[in-house]
Amino acid sequence: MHKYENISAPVIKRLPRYYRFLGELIAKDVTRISSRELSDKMGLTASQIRQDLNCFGGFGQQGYGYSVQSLYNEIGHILGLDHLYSAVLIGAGNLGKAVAVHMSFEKRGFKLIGIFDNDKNKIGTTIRDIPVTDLDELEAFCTEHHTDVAIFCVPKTATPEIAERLYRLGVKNYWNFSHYDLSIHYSDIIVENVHLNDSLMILCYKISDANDAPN
Amino acid sequence: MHKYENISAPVIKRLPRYYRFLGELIAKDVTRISSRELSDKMGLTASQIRQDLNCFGGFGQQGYGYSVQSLYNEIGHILGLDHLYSAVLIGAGNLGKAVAVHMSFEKRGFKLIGIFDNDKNKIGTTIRDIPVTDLDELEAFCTEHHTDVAIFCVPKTATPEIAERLYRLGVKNYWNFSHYDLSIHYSDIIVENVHLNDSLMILCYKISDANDAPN
DNA sequence: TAGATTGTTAATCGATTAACAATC
DNA sequence: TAGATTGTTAATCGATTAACAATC
Repeated sequence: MHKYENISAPVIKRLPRYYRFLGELIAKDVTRISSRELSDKMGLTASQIRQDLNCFGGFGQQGYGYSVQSLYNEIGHILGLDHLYSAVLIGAGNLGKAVAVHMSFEKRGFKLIGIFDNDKNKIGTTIRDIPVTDLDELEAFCTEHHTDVAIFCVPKTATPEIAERLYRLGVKNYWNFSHYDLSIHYSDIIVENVHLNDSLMILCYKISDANDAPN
Repeated sequence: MHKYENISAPVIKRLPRYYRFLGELIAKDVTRISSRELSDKMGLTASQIRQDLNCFGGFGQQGYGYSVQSLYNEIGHILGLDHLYSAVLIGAGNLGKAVAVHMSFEKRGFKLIGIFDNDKNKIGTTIRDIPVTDLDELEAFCTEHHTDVAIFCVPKTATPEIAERLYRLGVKNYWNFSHYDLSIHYSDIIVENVHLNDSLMILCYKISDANDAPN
């Protein structure tokens, strides 16, 4: 019972990038673009762009191309950015704070409604006008306020226990910055991982691969 | 002139995850593991694990499996974690500060040697014992201290100009948190992107796709 | 109408899975 | 030796690219 059936992960991963490039074109007052022109800008093939878009519908017009604004709107809609899912942030350390302050949640379909930590020094302070609340009050909070998503910015040792509590509260969508594989333990959840350590190691690989003498 | 030739991106992306799971097995004093057992733990096929590892060499032993510790060491070596690439961080805002404080650079093959910003209020403060330096001094610093990598934690509007300066200084490896596509403008560079906005939108897509009624 | 460019089918390419001989 | 499990080749599956008829 999915909105779009059989969309492959590579296609989904490219959508935000299309959205970004189209946003930049709008800022430059470009009103129309062909798959060919867009492919040149993005370093893709025109064929791939047309294939990707046609997973969701025919947004172009033969002989003309695509209307930048309406394609932008369509992709925003496909991504679900016209929602406002309520999210709680778990962990108000450096990373959690950066995520809370740095992200434009509202433009990405989310609303940050609570921040939790177990550090007594942090509890009571506010981040972006949202008070940092004692993690002990998580159950009370999520019972009172409908919560769609949890954002994990806690060390991996703390993650399983908190995940279990959230799961029992019915919160089953996670944006996971923790170095812990949530999807291994639950099957009916939605997880999007941001593994900064993995990313840094991939950079290390790329540099080493390009520079080290074969051995 | 690469150390490993023809290794596909999907394989490389799985390496850090193998490394992490093996590290956890070591912590649990597990000394040997078969591709079958590891595949169960990680949610992959045993075949894929063997294929992946055999891109780099035969690390197992027929009838026995793999030594956890030596496979861990091998993957660490493949990733290049035994290097210590010097890195400068550009941008000491919330995100830059979180990256500086949060990451164990030394365990991932890097050493953070400088932090730069153009905000007078930040210049002179220290993060992790590293002073925040005026961005104007970037050229002087990189000339004096060999610099392998730049970490971009600046807004996308600031990115192109700083990238140009770093490129001219010979710094061509980037860990890019900025919402800007560096690889479009230079070809002889190495970029690893962390696009948090893209990640958040993908989460939004997954939730919306699973929950919205088809229309 | 003629030119341009899409939507879509077919061909190719690459990645994953299956199978099994080699061998510890 | 017998059992287990690898390394590797072959088969399948999926994603990307190419081609072109449809059509604006």
